[in-house]
Amino acid sequence: MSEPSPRIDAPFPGVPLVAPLYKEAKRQMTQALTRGEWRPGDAIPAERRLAERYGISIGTVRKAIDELVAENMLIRQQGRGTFVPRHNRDRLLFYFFHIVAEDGAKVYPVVRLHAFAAGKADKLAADRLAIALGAPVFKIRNVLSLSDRPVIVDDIVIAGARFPRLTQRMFGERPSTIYHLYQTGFGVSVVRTTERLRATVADAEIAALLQVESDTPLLQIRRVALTYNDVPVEFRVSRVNTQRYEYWSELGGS
Amino acid sequence: MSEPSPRIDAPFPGVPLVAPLYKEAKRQMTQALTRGEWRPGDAIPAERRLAERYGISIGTVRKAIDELVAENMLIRQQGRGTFVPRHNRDRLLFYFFHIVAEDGAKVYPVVRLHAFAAGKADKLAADRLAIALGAPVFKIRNVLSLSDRPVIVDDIVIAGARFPRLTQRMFGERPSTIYHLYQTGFGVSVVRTTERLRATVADAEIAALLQVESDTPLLQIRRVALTYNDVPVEFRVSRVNTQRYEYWSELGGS
DNA sequence: AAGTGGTCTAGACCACCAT
DNA sequence: TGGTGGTCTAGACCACTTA
Repeated sequence: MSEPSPRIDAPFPGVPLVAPLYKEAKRQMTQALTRGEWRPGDAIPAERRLAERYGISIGTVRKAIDELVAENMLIRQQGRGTFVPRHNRDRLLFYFFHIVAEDGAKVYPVVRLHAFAAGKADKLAADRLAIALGAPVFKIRNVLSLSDRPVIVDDIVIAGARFPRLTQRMFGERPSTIYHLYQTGFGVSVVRTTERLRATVADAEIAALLQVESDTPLLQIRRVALTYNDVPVEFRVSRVNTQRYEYWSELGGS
Repeated sequence: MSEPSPRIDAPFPGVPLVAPLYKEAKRQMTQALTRGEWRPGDAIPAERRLAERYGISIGTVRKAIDELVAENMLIRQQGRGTFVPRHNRDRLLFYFFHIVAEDGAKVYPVVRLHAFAAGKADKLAADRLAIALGAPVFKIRNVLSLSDRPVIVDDIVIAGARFPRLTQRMFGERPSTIYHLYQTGFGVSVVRTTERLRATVADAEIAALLQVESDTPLLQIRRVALTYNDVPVEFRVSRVNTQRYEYWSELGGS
């Protein structure tokens, strides 16, 4: 590599653990993404060029890219190139939207901005976003409709420091998804989420928004969205009316 | 390969689409697993030997194994070999048990068999198990406790044809998990699951088992467990008291 | 036709594990 | 010490896309 091979802390002295070249290449490529050298929608340099740049063989470059592709940080397209993914509706639906109809069909949600406010981080949000308690945040409430029926209420919290000068107006101009807005407006690319689910009941406010009776059981989803290097950028509480729709999960395997 | 390279149906005549050698190797290795040539706990032949057997280079064998490992059908151990996974408690907890405490900690569930009966497949189970309506099935109800409190009620349906001569006694002898019983008793290895979640409320019967009041909101999980080649082998409805525990999901990324 | 990623080879050498 | 998987090379050739 162009830089000297880094040594991982050896569990015992005298054990010269050297990071594999492909791991180091992967680290450098992740950095190129993080610092914006390669931007969403761009093709990254061809594999042969990366092999030259890093002074390694093409097979080793491919192994690094393989892992980045598996982690959804790059997209390969044969004959065209390798690209930095851009957040659009299809990507959202495929990777980040887990609600499906009873027959398994995925439907594009129609999003309506219901509330937007600046505020301070409470304990839970500060914890999940790894920011200080009371730090400035934006709070957004969206109501999502599926097939013209309100089904989901999203309460989103994001750090003010990461989204400077965010205004309510930007949501109206938004062409597709909020993750697209994060990416194009603030250079924040969501690459992964973790979610925790539990059953709750609708309070009066949520019930009204979802047009159900109070005490209707709802699925509550608490999501943390992460960007490169597992840095949290969004905390979201969703409440889903699972009368006609369900949460889909495919785990413990491929 | 030892067999002629298979041709995938060409979308248009004159387009000679040949399956890559590593895909064909992967198919043959999956077959070796399916028909029991390689059995749980066994090491499969060394990569160099597989390369000879299939008449391909070692790098191509490795690519096939890479994919099987990514799909949890094999486990690599450097210096020792590549193994067919055996279902034990740790594997269950890591891959197939998605309930965690509020602090994220995983706890081994203590399983108590509550009911066992032979019966006929209803519409839903027949559909999910891809068997005929009314086909013979076994129905099992388990109550799972976490830290000495009942938290989950599992209603399991499996096809009688696939688990011949299953008896209630076998559950008492069971050393670890029901997937271990499937594997050691009937040669059925669960490799993957798909789950659909929704919010429900406890009926009187479930409420009693979970020691909660009726109408307590519960998380309902409908799981289909699959073996090799995505063949369904178990349909399970879980009802989870999410007062102290949550469902954990990590999707849309690595 | 030129450029891209995808497949495949035939090695070499290393790290790790069991004996 | 011998066998295993893990890394890495320097190519060749193929499939696909774009111009």
